Amino acid sequence: MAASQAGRARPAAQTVPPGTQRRADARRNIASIIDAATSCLAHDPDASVGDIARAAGVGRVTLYGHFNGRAELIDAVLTRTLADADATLDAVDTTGDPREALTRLVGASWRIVHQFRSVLHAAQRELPPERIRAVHDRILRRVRTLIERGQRTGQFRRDVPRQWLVTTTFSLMHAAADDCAAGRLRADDAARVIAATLLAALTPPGDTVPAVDTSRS
Amino acid sequence: MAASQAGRARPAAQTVPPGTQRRADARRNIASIIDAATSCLAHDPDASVGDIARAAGVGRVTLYGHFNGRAELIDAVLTRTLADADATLDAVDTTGDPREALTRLVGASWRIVHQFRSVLHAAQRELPPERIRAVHDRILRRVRTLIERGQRTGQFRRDVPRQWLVTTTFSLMHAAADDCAAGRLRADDAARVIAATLLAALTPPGDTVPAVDTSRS
DNA sequence: CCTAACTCGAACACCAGCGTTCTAGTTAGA
DNA sequence: TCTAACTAGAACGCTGGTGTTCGAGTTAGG
Repeated sequence: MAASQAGRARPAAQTVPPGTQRRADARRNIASIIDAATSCLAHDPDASVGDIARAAGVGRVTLYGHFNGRAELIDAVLTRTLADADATLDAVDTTGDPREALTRLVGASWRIVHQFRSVLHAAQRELPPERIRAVHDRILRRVRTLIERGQRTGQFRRDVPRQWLVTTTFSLMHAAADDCAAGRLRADDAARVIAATLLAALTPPGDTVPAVDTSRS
Repeated sequence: MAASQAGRARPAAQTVPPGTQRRADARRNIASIIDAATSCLAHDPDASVGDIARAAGVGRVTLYGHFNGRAELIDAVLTRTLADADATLDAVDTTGDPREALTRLVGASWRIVHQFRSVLHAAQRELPPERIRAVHDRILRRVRTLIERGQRTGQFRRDVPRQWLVTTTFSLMHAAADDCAAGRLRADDAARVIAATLLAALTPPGDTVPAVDTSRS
Protein backbone atom coordinates (compact mmCIF):
# COMPACT_ATOMS: atom_id res chain seq x y z
CA MET A 1 0.00 0.00 0.00
CA ALA A 2 1.14 3.47 -0.79
CA ALA A 3 -0.72 4.76 2.22
CA SER A 4 -0.52 2.76 5.37
CA GLN A 5 -3.09 5.14 6.76
CA ALA A 6 -6.74 4.25 6.81
CA GLY A 7 -9.01 6.87 5.25
CA ARG A 8 -7.52 9.96 3.62
CA ALA A 9 -7.05 10.51 -0.09
CA ARG A 10 -4.07 9.92 -2.41
CA PRO A 11 -1.02 9.72 -0.21
CA ALA A 12 0.85 9.33 -3.39
CA ALA A 13 3.33 10.90 -5.73
CA GLN A 14 5.27 14.02 -4.97
CA THR A 15 2.84 16.20 -3.10
CA VAL A 16 2.70 19.63 -4.66
CA PRO A 17 2.87 22.30 -1.96
CA PRO A 18 -0.30 24.35 -2.50
CA GLY A 19 0.11 27.31 -4.80
CA THR A 20 3.65 26.28 -5.63
CA GLN A 21 5.15 25.55 -9.07
CA ARG A 22 7.05 22.40 -9.79
CA ARG A 23 10.69 22.77 -10.53
CA ALA A 24 11.52 23.12 -14.21
CA ASP A 25 13.32 19.79 -14.58
CA ALA A 26 10.44 18.01 -12.92
CA ARG A 27 7.98 19.47 -15.35
CA ARG A 28 10.24 18.54 -18.22
CA ASN A 29 10.45 14.97 -17.00
CA ILE A 30 6.73 14.65 -16.57
CA ALA A 31 6.30 15.79 -20.14
CA SER A 32 8.79 13.32 -21.54
CA ILE A 33 7.25 10.53 -19.52
CA ILE A 34 3.85 11.22 -21.02
CA ASP A 35 5.39 11.50 -24.47
CA ALA A 36 7.24 8.24 -24.07
CA ALA A 37 4.19 6.51 -22.64
CA THR A 38 2.12 7.68 -25.57
CA SER A 39 4.49 6.28 -28.14
CA CYS A 40 5.21 3.11 -26.19
CA LEU A 41 1.54 2.33 -25.75
CA ALA A 42 0.87 3.17 -29.36
CA HIS A 43 3.31 0.46 -30.27
CA ASP A 44 2.31 -2.02 -27.58
CA PRO A 45 -0.75 -1.59 -25.37
CA ASP A 46 0.87 -3.82 -22.75
CA ALA A 47 4.07 -1.85 -22.40
CA SER A 48 5.24 -2.02 -18.79
CA VAL A 49 5.99 0.92 -16.57
CA GLY A 50 9.65 -0.02 -16.77
CA ASP A 51 9.63 0.11 -20.55
CA ILE A 52 8.05 3.52 -20.48
CA ALA A 53 10.49 4.91 -17.94
CA ARG A 54 13.40 3.66 -20.01
CA ALA A 55 11.95 5.14 -23.18
CA ALA A 56 11.53 8.42 -21.37
CA GLY A 57 15.17 8.33 -20.34
CA VAL A 58 14.13 8.43 -16.73
CA GLY A 59 14.44 6.18 -13.70
CA ARG A 60 11.50 4.06 -12.76
CA VAL A 61 11.53 5.66 -9.35
CA THR A 62 11.25 9.10 -10.87
CA LEU A 63 8.21 7.97 -12.78
CA TYR A 64 6.59 6.72 -9.61
CA GLY A 65 7.44 10.04 -8.09
CA HIS A 66 5.03 11.68 -10.50
CA PHE A 67 2.38 9.08 -11.07
CA ASN A 68 0.68 6.85 -8.57
CA GLY A 69 1.06 3.77 -10.70
CA ARG A 70 0.30 2.49 -14.11
CA ALA A 71 -3.37 3.36 -14.13
CA GLU A 72 -2.76 6.98 -13.24
CA LEU A 73 -0.09 7.23 -15.89
CA ILE A 74 -2.34 5.84 -18.56
CA ASP A 75 -5.08 8.13 -17.43
CA ALA A 76 -2.74 11.06 -17.91
CA VAL A 77 -1.78 9.88 -21.38
CA LEU A 78 -5.37 9.42 -22.40
CA THR A 79 -6.40 12.74 -20.97
CA ARG A 80 -3.68 14.60 -22.79
CA THR A 81 -4.33 12.79 -26.03
CA LEU A 82 -7.97 13.68 -25.95
CA ALA A 83 -7.29 17.23 -24.92
CA ASP A 84 -4.99 17.58 -27.91
CA ALA A 85 -7.58 16.00 -30.14
CA ASP A 86 -10.20 18.35 -28.87
CA ALA A 87 -7.96 21.30 -29.58
CA THR A 88 -7.38 20.05 -33.11
CA LEU A 89 -11.08 19.65 -33.67
CA ASP A 90 -11.61 23.18 -32.47
CA ALA A 91 -10.07 24.28 -35.74
CA VAL A 92 -12.74 22.47 -37.72
CA ASP A 93 -15.61 24.52 -39.01
CA THR A 94 -18.77 22.81 -37.85
CA THR A 95 -21.13 25.44 -39.14
CA GLY A 96 -22.90 25.41 -42.48
CA ASP A 97 -24.47 22.34 -44.02
CA PRO A 98 -24.47 19.60 -41.37
CA ARG A 99 -23.48 16.95 -43.87
CA GLU A 100 -20.48 18.88 -45.04
CA ALA A 101 -19.61 19.80 -41.50
CA LEU A 102 -19.72 16.16 -40.46
CA THR A 103 -17.54 15.23 -43.40
CA ARG A 104 -14.98 17.78 -42.29
CA LEU A 105 -15.18 16.53 -38.74
CA VAL A 106 -14.63 12.96 -39.84
CA GLY A 107 -11.69 13.99 -41.96
CA ALA A 108 -9.99 15.63 -39.02
CA SER A 109 -10.90 13.01 -36.43
CA TRP A 110 -9.88 10.11 -38.56
CA ARG A 111 -6.17 10.76 -38.40
CA ILE A 112 -6.29 11.05 -34.64
CA VAL A 113 -8.34 7.94 -34.10
CA HIS A 114 -6.05 6.01 -36.39
CA GLN A 115 -2.90 7.24 -34.75
CA PHE A 116 -3.95 6.61 -31.19
CA ARG A 117 -6.02 3.51 -31.45
CA SER A 118 -3.54 1.48 -29.41
CA VAL A 119 -3.52 4.06 -26.68
CA LEU A 120 -7.25 3.65 -26.43
CA HIS A 121 -6.88 -0.10 -26.29
CA ALA A 122 -4.40 0.22 -23.46
CA ALA A 123 -6.74 2.53 -21.63
CA GLN A 124 -9.63 0.15 -22.06
CA ARG A 125 -7.68 -2.54 -20.27
CA GLU A 126 -6.67 -0.32 -17.41
CA LEU A 127 -9.42 2.20 -16.83
CA PRO A 128 -13.11 1.73 -16.06
CA PRO A 129 -15.49 2.41 -18.95
CA GLU A 130 -17.01 5.43 -17.22
CA ARG A 131 -13.63 7.04 -17.07
CA ILE A 132 -12.97 6.45 -20.75
CA ARG A 133 -16.36 7.91 -21.45
CA ALA A 134 -15.72 10.93 -19.26
CA VAL A 135 -12.47 11.74 -21.00
CA HIS A 136 -14.27 11.70 -24.32
CA ASP A 137 -16.91 14.02 -23.04
CA ARG A 138 -16.05 17.18 -24.94
CA ILE A 139 -15.61 15.38 -28.24
CA LEU A 140 -18.74 13.38 -27.68
CA ARG A 141 -20.64 16.57 -27.04
CA ARG A 142 -19.26 18.08 -30.20
CA VAL A 143 -20.53 15.25 -32.34
CA ARG A 144 -23.84 15.15 -30.55
CA THR A 145 -24.42 18.81 -31.12
CA LEU A 146 -23.72 18.54 -34.79
CA ILE A 147 -25.99 15.57 -35.18
CA GLU A 148 -28.70 17.37 -33.31
CA ARG A 149 -28.41 20.28 -35.67
CA GLY A 150 -28.62 17.97 -38.66
CA GLN A 151 -31.75 16.48 -37.20
CA ARG A 152 -33.31 19.90 -36.82
CA THR A 153 -32.63 20.73 -40.44
CA GLY A 154 -34.18 17.40 -41.35
CA GLN A 155 -31.04 16.08 -42.98
CA PHE A 156 -30.35 13.45 -40.35
CA ARG A 157 -32.78 10.76 -39.34
CA ARG A 158 -34.89 10.91 -36.21
CA ASP A 159 -36.28 7.42 -36.20
CA VAL A 160 -33.52 6.07 -33.96
CA PRO A 161 -32.15 7.41 -30.68
CA ARG A 162 -29.74 10.29 -31.18
CA GLN A 163 -27.26 8.55 -28.90
CA TRP A 164 -27.17 5.71 -31.34
CA LEU A 165 -26.18 7.99 -34.16
CA VAL A 166 -23.30 9.24 -32.05
CA THR A 167 -22.28 5.67 -31.34
CA THR A 168 -22.47 4.89 -35.04
CA THR A 169 -20.13 7.74 -35.82
CA PHE A 170 -17.50 6.64 -33.34
CA SER A 171 -17.95 3.02 -34.18
CA LEU A 172 -17.28 3.50 -37.86
CA MET A 173 -14.17 5.52 -37.25
CA HIS A 174 -12.69 3.03 -34.87
CA ALA A 175 -13.62 0.14 -37.11
CA ALA A 176 -11.87 1.85 -39.97
CA ALA A 177 -8.79 2.34 -37.83
CA ASP A 178 -8.71 -1.34 -36.99
CA ASP A 179 -9.27 -2.43 -40.56
CA CYS A 180 -6.54 -0.11 -41.58
CA ALA A 181 -4.12 -1.51 -39.05
CA ALA A 182 -4.96 -4.98 -40.28
CA GLY A 183 -4.28 -3.98 -43.84
CA ARG A 184 -7.86 -4.40 -44.96
CA LEU A 185 -8.43 -0.75 -45.73
CA ARG A 186 -6.15 1.78 -47.36
CA ALA A 187 -5.41 4.65 -45.00
CA ASP A 188 -5.73 7.21 -47.75
CA ASP A 189 -9.13 5.86 -48.61
CA ALA A 190 -10.49 5.72 -45.11
CA ALA A 191 -11.78 9.24 -44.62
CA ARG A 192 -13.79 9.16 -47.82
CA VAL A 193 -15.19 5.73 -47.12
CA ILE A 194 -16.15 6.55 -43.55
CA ALA A 195 -17.84 9.76 -44.56
CA ALA A 196 -19.75 8.10 -47.37
CA THR A 197 -21.00 5.33 -45.13
CA LEU A 198 -21.79 7.59 -42.25
CA LEU A 199 -23.74 10.12 -44.28
CA ALA A 200 -25.79 7.30 -45.71
CA ALA A 201 -26.37 5.84 -42.28
CA LEU A 202 -27.65 9.19 -41.03
CA THR A 203 -29.99 9.78 -43.94
CA PRO A 204 -33.68 9.66 -42.97
CA PRO A 205 -35.70 6.81 -44.48
CA GLY A 206 -37.37 8.01 -47.64
CA ASP A 207 -34.62 10.47 -48.44
CA THR A 208 -31.89 10.12 -51.02
CA VAL A 209 -28.39 9.10 -50.01
CA PRO A 210 -25.99 11.96 -50.82
CA ALA A 211 -22.92 11.43 -52.96
CA VAL A 212 -19.61 11.95 -51.20
CA ASP A 213 -17.84 15.21 -51.74
CA THR A 214 -14.41 13.92 -52.61
CA SER A 215 -13.00 17.36 -53.23
CA ARG A 216 -11.91 18.09 -49.70
CA SER A 217 -8.77 16.57 -48.18
CA MET B 1 8.20 -25.26 -20.41
CA ALA B 2 5.75 -28.04 -20.96
CA ALA B 3 8.31 -29.77 -23.12
CA SER B 4 11.85 -29.83 -21.91
CA GLN B 5 12.73 -31.20 -25.31
CA ALA B 6 14.03 -28.97 -28.05
CA GLY B 7 12.07 -29.18 -31.30
CA ARG B 8 8.94 -31.37 -31.52
CA ALA B 9 5.36 -30.16 -31.36
CA ARG B 10 2.85 -29.88 -28.50
CA PRO B 11 4.08 -32.28 -25.85
CA ALA B 12 1.14 -31.16 -23.91
CA ALA B 13 -2.20 -32.18 -22.54
CA GLN B 14 -3.36 -35.75 -22.39
CA THR B 15 -2.15 -37.25 -25.62
CA VAL B 16 -4.99 -39.00 -27.37
CA PRO B 17 -3.85 -42.41 -28.61
CA PRO B 18 -4.49 -42.33 -32.35
CA GLY B 19 -7.90 -43.56 -33.44
CA THR B 20 -8.99 -43.93 -29.83
CA GLN B 21 -11.96 -42.33 -28.09
CA ARG B 22 -11.62 -40.44 -24.85
CA ARG B 23 -13.22 -41.94 -21.84
CA ALA B 24 -16.77 -40.76 -21.21
CA ASP B 25 -16.02 -38.88 -17.99
CA ALA B 26 -13.15 -37.07 -19.67
CA ARG B 27 -15.39 -35.89 -22.47
CA ARG B 28 -17.97 -34.80 -19.94
CA ASN B 29 -15.37 -32.81 -18.04
CA ILE B 30 -14.05 -31.13 -21.14
CA ALA B 31 -17.56 -30.06 -21.95
CA SER B 32 -18.22 -28.63 -18.52
CA ILE B 33 -14.90 -26.83 -18.55
CA ILE B 34 -15.78 -25.11 -21.80
CA ASP B 35 -19.24 -24.33 -20.48
CA ALA B 36 -17.85 -22.87 -17.29
CA ALA B 37 -15.20 -20.92 -19.14
CA THR B 38 -17.80 -19.45 -21.42
CA SER B 39 -19.95 -18.20 -18.59
CA CYS B 40 -17.00 -17.08 -16.46
CA LEU B 41 -15.48 -15.09 -19.29
CA ALA B 42 -18.85 -13.67 -20.18
CA HIS B 43 -18.98 -12.25 -16.70
CA ASP B 44 -15.33 -11.27 -16.42
CA PRO B 45 -12.92 -11.33 -19.36
CA ASP B 46 -10.01 -11.65 -16.93
CA ALA B 47 -11.27 -14.72 -15.14
CA SER B 48 -8.31 -16.88 -14.17
CA VAL B 49 -7.83 -20.51 -15.04
CA GLY B 50 -8.36 -21.31 -11.38
CA ASP B 51 -11.72 -19.56 -11.33
CA ILE B 52 -12.83 -21.45 -14.38
CA ALA B 53 -11.74 -24.82 -13.03
CA ARG B 54 -13.62 -24.16 -9.80
CA ALA B 55 -16.72 -23.06 -11.71
CA ALA B 56 -16.52 -26.24 -13.73
CA GLY B 57 -16.36 -28.28 -10.54
CA VAL B 58 -13.05 -29.67 -11.62
CA GLY B 59 -9.50 -29.60 -10.34
CA ARG B 60 -7.09 -27.14 -11.89
CA VAL B 61 -4.83 -30.02 -12.77
CA THR B 62 -7.60 -31.75 -14.66
CA LEU B 63 -8.13 -28.63 -16.68
CA TYR B 64 -4.46 -28.54 -17.58
CA GLY B 65 -4.78 -32.16 -18.52
CA HIS B 66 -7.08 -31.16 -21.33
CA PHE B 67 -5.84 -27.74 -22.36
CA ASN B 68 -2.31 -26.53 -22.83
CA GLY B 69 -2.90 -23.35 -20.92
CA ARG B 70 -5.14 -20.37 -20.82
CA ALA B 71 -4.75 -19.40 -24.45
CA GLU B 72 -5.70 -22.83 -25.72
CA LEU B 73 -8.70 -22.89 -23.43
CA ILE B 74 -9.93 -19.54 -24.61
CA ASP B 75 -9.37 -20.61 -28.15
CA ALA B 76 -11.59 -23.61 -27.55
CA VAL B 77 -14.28 -21.44 -26.02
CA LEU B 78 -14.21 -19.01 -28.88
CA THR B 79 -14.19 -21.75 -31.45
CA ARG B 80 -17.19 -23.47 -29.94
CA THR B 81 -19.08 -20.22 -29.50
CA LEU B 82 -18.62 -19.32 -33.11
CA ALA B 83 -19.42 -22.80 -34.30
CA ASP B 84 -22.68 -22.60 -32.37
CA ALA B 85 -23.36 -19.19 -33.76
CA ASP B 86 -22.73 -20.42 -37.24
CA ALA B 87 -25.13 -23.28 -36.71
CA THR B 88 -27.79 -20.86 -35.49
CA LEU B 89 -27.31 -18.65 -38.49
CA ASP B 90 -27.70 -21.68 -40.71
CA ALA B 91 -31.35 -21.58 -39.82
CA VAL B 92 -31.71 -18.07 -41.19
CA ASP B 93 -33.12 -17.72 -44.65
CA THR B 94 -30.66 -15.59 -46.60
CA THR B 95 -32.44 -15.91 -49.91
CA GLY B 96 -34.94 -13.50 -51.35
CA ASP B 97 -34.60 -9.74 -51.16
CA PRO B 98 -31.08 -8.95 -49.89
CA ARG B 99 -32.32 -6.17 -47.65
CA GLU B 100 -34.84 -8.38 -45.97
CA ALA B 101 -32.32 -11.18 -45.76
CA LEU B 102 -29.81 -8.90 -44.10
CA THR B 103 -32.43 -7.73 -41.65
CA ARG B 104 -33.14 -11.32 -40.71
CA LEU B 105 -29.45 -12.03 -40.37
CA VAL B 106 -28.96 -9.04 -38.11
CA GLY B 107 -31.91 -10.07 -35.99
CA ALA B 108 -30.43 -13.48 -35.42
CA SER B 109 -26.82 -12.38 -34.99
CA TRP B 110 -27.60 -9.61 -32.62
CA ARG B 111 -28.55 -11.82 -29.69
CA ILE B 112 -25.39 -13.82 -30.07
CA VAL B 113 -23.11 -10.84 -30.35
CA HIS B 114 -24.73 -9.29 -27.33
CA GLN B 115 -24.53 -12.41 -25.25
CA PHE B 116 -20.93 -13.23 -25.97
CA ARG B 117 -19.33 -9.84 -26.25
CA SER B 118 -17.19 -10.40 -23.17
CA VAL B 119 -15.96 -13.69 -24.51
CA LEU B 120 -14.75 -11.86 -27.55
CA HIS B 121 -13.07 -9.27 -25.38
CA ALA B 122 -11.27 -11.99 -23.49
CA ALA B 123 -10.18 -13.61 -26.73
CA GLN B 124 -8.91 -10.32 -28.04
CA ARG B 125 -6.55 -10.06 -25.09
CA GLU B 126 -5.28 -13.56 -25.39
CA LEU B 127 -5.30 -14.51 -29.05
CA PRO B 128 -3.60 -12.92 -32.04
CA PRO B 129 -5.91 -10.97 -34.37
CA GLU B 130 -5.40 -13.41 -37.24
CA ARG B 131 -6.71 -16.20 -35.08
CA ILE B 132 -9.80 -14.22 -34.09
CA ARG B 133 -10.33 -13.50 -37.72
CA ALA B 134 -9.89 -17.12 -38.72
CA VAL B 135 -12.45 -18.32 -36.24
CA HIS B 136 -14.95 -15.86 -37.66
CA ASP B 137 -14.30 -17.06 -41.15
CA ARG B 138 -17.53 -18.89 -41.88
CA ILE B 139 -19.71 -16.13 -40.52
CA LEU B 140 -17.66 -13.51 -42.29
CA ARG B 141 -18.09 -15.38 -45.51
CA ARG B 142 -21.81 -15.59 -44.97
CA VAL B 143 -22.15 -11.85 -44.61
CA ARG B 144 -19.82 -11.19 -47.49
CA THR B 145 -21.82 -13.41 -49.78
CA LEU B 146 -25.06 -11.71 -48.92
CA ILE B 147 -23.58 -8.28 -49.45
CA GLU B 148 -22.15 -9.37 -52.74
CA ARG B 149 -25.56 -10.53 -53.83
CA GLY B 150 -27.11 -7.23 -52.80
CA GLN B 151 -24.49 -5.45 -54.85
CA ARG B 152 -25.32 -7.51 -57.88
CA THR B 153 -29.00 -6.67 -57.58
CA GLY B 154 -27.99 -3.05 -57.28
CA GLN B 155 -29.51 -2.63 -53.85
CA PHE B 156 -26.21 -2.25 -52.03
CA ARG B 157 -23.60 0.35 -52.86
CA ARG B 158 -20.48 -0.38 -54.88
CA ASP B 159 -18.64 2.86 -54.36
CA VAL B 160 -16.68 1.57 -51.38
CA PRO B 161 -14.72 -1.66 -50.94
CA ARG B 162 -16.94 -4.61 -50.21
CA GLN B 163 -14.73 -5.52 -47.30
CA TRP B 164 -15.62 -2.23 -45.73
CA LEU B 165 -19.31 -3.01 -45.90
CA VAL B 166 -18.64 -6.24 -44.08
CA THR B 167 -16.68 -4.36 -41.47
CA THR B 168 -19.50 -1.88 -41.13
CA THR B 169 -21.95 -4.66 -40.47
CA PHE B 170 -19.87 -6.22 -37.72
CA SER B 171 -18.91 -2.89 -36.30
CA LEU B 172 -22.47 -1.73 -35.84
CA MET B 173 -23.51 -4.91 -34.14
CA HIS B 174 -20.65 -4.87 -31.72
CA ALA B 175 -21.13 -1.20 -31.04
CA ALA B 176 -24.76 -1.84 -30.26
CA ALA B 177 -23.79 -4.61 -27.89
CA ASP B 178 -21.43 -2.30 -26.04
CA ASP B 179 -23.96 0.53 -25.87
CA CYS B 180 -26.46 -1.93 -24.61
CA ALA B 181 -24.15 -3.18 -21.90
CA ALA B 182 -23.50 0.41 -20.88
CA GLY B 183 -27.21 1.11 -20.65
CA ARG B 184 -27.22 3.53 -23.54
CA LEU B 185 -29.37 1.42 -25.80
CA ARG B 186 -32.39 -0.69 -25.01
CA ALA B 187 -31.76 -4.33 -25.85
CA ASP B 188 -35.22 -4.77 -27.30
CA ASP B 189 -34.65 -1.81 -29.58
CA ALA B 190 -31.24 -2.85 -30.81
CA ALA B 191 -32.09 -5.16 -33.67
CA ARG B 192 -34.40 -2.64 -35.26
CA VAL B 193 -31.97 0.20 -34.84
CA ILE B 194 -29.01 -1.74 -36.18
CA ALA B 195 -30.95 -2.92 -39.20
CA ALA B 196 -32.25 0.55 -39.96
CA THR B 197 -28.81 2.09 -39.77
CA LEU B 198 -27.11 -0.68 -41.65
CA LEU B 199 -29.59 -0.72 -44.51
CA ALA B 200 -29.13 3.01 -44.88
CA ALA B 201 -25.37 2.67 -44.78
CA LEU B 202 -25.49 0.10 -47.57
CA THR B 203 -27.78 2.12 -49.80
CA PRO B 204 -26.09 3.37 -52.99
CA PRO B 205 -25.68 7.14 -53.31
CA GLY B 206 -28.62 8.53 -55.24
CA ASP B 207 -30.99 5.85 -54.03
CA THR B 208 -33.67 6.18 -51.42
CA VAL B 209 -33.11 4.90 -47.90
CA PRO B 210 -35.61 2.11 -47.19
CA ALA B 211 -37.89 2.20 -44.19
CA VAL B 212 -37.30 -0.55 -41.66
CA ASP B 213 -39.62 -3.48 -41.67
CA THR B 214 -40.57 -3.59 -38.03
CA SER B 215 -42.93 -6.49 -38.48
CA ARG B 216 -40.39 -9.24 -38.02
CA SER B 217 -39.10 -10.25 -34.59
C1' DC C 1 26.04 29.78 -2.94
C1' DC C 2 23.25 26.97 -0.44
C1' DT C 3 19.25 24.45 0.27
C1' DA C 4 15.33 22.14 -1.00
C1' DA C 5 13.75 19.82 -4.83
C1' DC C 6 14.62 16.49 -7.69
C1' DT C 7 16.94 12.34 -9.79
C1' DC C 8 19.30 7.83 -10.08
C1' DG C 9 19.97 2.78 -9.72
C1' DA C 10 19.89 -1.09 -7.33
C1' DA C 11 17.69 -3.76 -4.17
C1' DC C 12 13.68 -5.62 -2.04
C1' DA C 13 9.12 -7.30 -0.82
C1' DC C 14 5.06 -8.63 -2.88
C1' DC C 15 1.60 -10.57 -5.40
C1' DA C 16 -1.07 -13.14 -8.65
C1' DG C 17 -1.38 -16.18 -12.01
C1' DC C 18 0.68 -19.89 -14.51
C1' DG C 19 2.12 -24.46 -15.26
C1' DT C 20 4.16 -28.67 -13.09
C1' DT C 21 4.76 -32.48 -9.99
C1' DC C 22 3.53 -35.89 -6.74
C1' DT C 23 0.63 -39.06 -4.24
C1' DA C 24 -3.43 -41.15 -3.68
C1' DG C 25 -7.95 -42.16 -4.89
C1' DT C 26 -11.99 -43.03 -8.10
C1' DT C 27 -14.19 -44.77 -12.24
C1' DA C 28 -15.04 -46.31 -16.96
C1' DG C 29 -15.37 -50.03 -19.56
C1' DA C 30 -13.26 -54.42 -21.84
C1' DT D 1 -13.20 -57.95 -11.92
C1' DC D 2 -9.16 -55.74 -13.02
C1' DT D 3 -6.54 -52.38 -15.36
C1' DA D 4 -5.74 -48.28 -17.61
C1' DA D 5 -7.70 -43.91 -17.80
C1' DC D 6 -8.89 -40.35 -15.36
C1' DT D 7 -9.34 -37.23 -11.24
C1' DA D 8 -8.31 -34.55 -6.86
C1' DG D 9 -5.73 -31.37 -4.32
C1' DA D 10 -1.97 -29.60 -2.19
C1' DA D 11 2.52 -28.17 -2.78
C1' DC D 12 6.08 -26.01 -5.44
C1' DG D 13 8.88 -23.03 -8.48
C1' DC D 14 8.79 -19.70 -11.94
C1' DT D 15 7.93 -15.48 -14.15
C1' DG D 16 6.92 -10.79 -14.68
C1' DG D 17 5.17 -6.87 -13.30
C1' DT D 18 4.20 -3.57 -9.47
C1' DG D 19 5.25 -0.41 -5.97
C1' DT D 20 8.60 0.95 -2.22
C1' DT D 21 12.91 1.96 0.14
C1' DC D 22 17.54 3.43 0.59
C1' DG D 23 21.60 6.18 0.19
C1' DA D 24 24.02 9.05 -2.63
C1' DG D 25 24.34 12.31 -6.16
C1' DT D 26 22.77 16.41 -9.16
C1' DT D 27 20.44 20.68 -10.14
C1' DA D 28 17.14 24.51 -10.06
C1' DG D 29 16.52 28.71 -8.45
C1' DG D 30 15.84 32.09 -4.36
